[in-house]
Amino acid sequence: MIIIDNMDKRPIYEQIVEKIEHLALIGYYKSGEQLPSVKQLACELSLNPNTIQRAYSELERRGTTYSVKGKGSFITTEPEKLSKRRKEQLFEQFIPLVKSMLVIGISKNELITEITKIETGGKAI
Amino acid sequence: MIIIDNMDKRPIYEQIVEKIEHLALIGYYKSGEQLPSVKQLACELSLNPNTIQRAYSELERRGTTYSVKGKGSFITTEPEKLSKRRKEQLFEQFIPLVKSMLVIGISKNELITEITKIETGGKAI
Amino acid sequence: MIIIDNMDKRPIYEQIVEKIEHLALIGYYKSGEQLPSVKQLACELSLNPNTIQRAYSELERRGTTYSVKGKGSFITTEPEKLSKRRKEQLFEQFIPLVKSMLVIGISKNELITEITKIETGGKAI
Amino acid sequence: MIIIDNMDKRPIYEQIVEKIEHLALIGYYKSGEQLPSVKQLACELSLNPNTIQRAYSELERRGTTYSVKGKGSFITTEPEKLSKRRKEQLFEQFIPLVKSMLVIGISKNELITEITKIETGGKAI
DNA sequence: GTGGTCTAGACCACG
DNA sequence: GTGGTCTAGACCACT
Repeated sequence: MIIIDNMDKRPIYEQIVEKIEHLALIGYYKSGEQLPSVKQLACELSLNPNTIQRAYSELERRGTTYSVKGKGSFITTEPEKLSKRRKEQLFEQFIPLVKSMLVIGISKNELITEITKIETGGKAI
Repeated sequence: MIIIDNMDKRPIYEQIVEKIEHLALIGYYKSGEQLPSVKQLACELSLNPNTIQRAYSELERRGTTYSVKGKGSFITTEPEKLSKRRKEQLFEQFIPLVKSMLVIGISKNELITEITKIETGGKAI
Repeated sequence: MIIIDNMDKRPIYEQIVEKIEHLALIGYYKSGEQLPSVKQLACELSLNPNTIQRAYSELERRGTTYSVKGKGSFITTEPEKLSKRRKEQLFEQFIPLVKSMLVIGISKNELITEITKIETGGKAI
Repeated sequence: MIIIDNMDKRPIYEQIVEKIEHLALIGYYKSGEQLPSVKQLACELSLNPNTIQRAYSELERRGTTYSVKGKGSFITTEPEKLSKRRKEQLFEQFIPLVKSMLVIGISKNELITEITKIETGGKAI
């Protein structure tokens, strides 16, 4: 389920973090579910375990997962935190973006019209 | 008019590119106007001329400016291209962002309400 | 009575040691009382017997319990040692902590006020 | 100024983080001051640059420092944040510690007496 | 077996 | 020169 895009200029570990957060958010990983082990995922993706480890550390730091030494890494059991944080993140992007659009002369009406036309079919971020 | 933010994680040359494009878009730099010389701007901003040179090269590559050997760099004389490209760029960010927001359960009405509240005072991108 | 917190970053055996010491201190386990067997506790907590064994060994090493071959582990019959040692431990933490707080400008009055407000309801250590 | 204690069971990078935060807090490092480079400090402490890098990343994540690629790492220019966070950290330790002491029968008066006796001369944390 | 830390050495983008 | 990422391989504590 996790695919690394070498064309993507972001670091690999960051791609992994985002992908796993996304999988947790859409319910592919259930609350409390165990993630693949560092070594296993490193093997699957042909990456160094350190790279996976870094991604997992970041996920834990963000509260997306928690890890237990000797047992493994698990999706947090407080999933409402995940979606709340995600929502804030998106608004943090949304508001300055809209401001930029207004500044260069795109009207609020034009934006609202655009929104009403959007269907959730295509590519999201 | 150009202020470098050291806290900004983006490279300095990229900040300069964006700032100059912005200044061109809002009409601070007129079509055909000459930019400050590499040396002068480097001096003003206390930066290495290499950094400015890189920004200017990038601006030329993007078509925002053109350079004349021995004379300097000038804002393009086809400014409508600038705003058209910028507008496209912003919509390319806007649409997938809105899709993401809809996917995680933010309603279109909530977005529209948010837009109507936005004033162009604060930080844009 | 013993609950393992997987979110707690400390090793499980250490959590068990601390919990049993606490239970002995507050009198839940009486002096000389037998602890549950390794197997039984491992079963109750769904843990590996090795983990329990390690906790019991540590408790014996600390003098909190003593073990009799073939019979089991028992709370020490010199309980006054327990509370004395615990008290010393806590003061060893308390005094440098207070010093740190004073150093960064928290006043003694502020600390005393804080103490008078504390109820023993919430989370202790 | 930074000394690694190999007896300390905490990871090296964490010792470095704490030491630098402390040095920033007591004013040894001024606001905006540049830290030694990753490689230089690694050399001075006879450690691998990765270990220092990890410490520096953590410091930046905590807001104690900010880093500029190609330039170096610098103490944050908003130092009031540092002491505010430090104060919170200390109270987070203080309150459960006091609760533990009350639980095992140490009285509030005894604690208050102890506090009034404390001078900031000795070892803090 | 698990996660976590560390070393050694490499490459990159940036200034 | 700087910080940042990545690989390779090692050791440790814990389960």
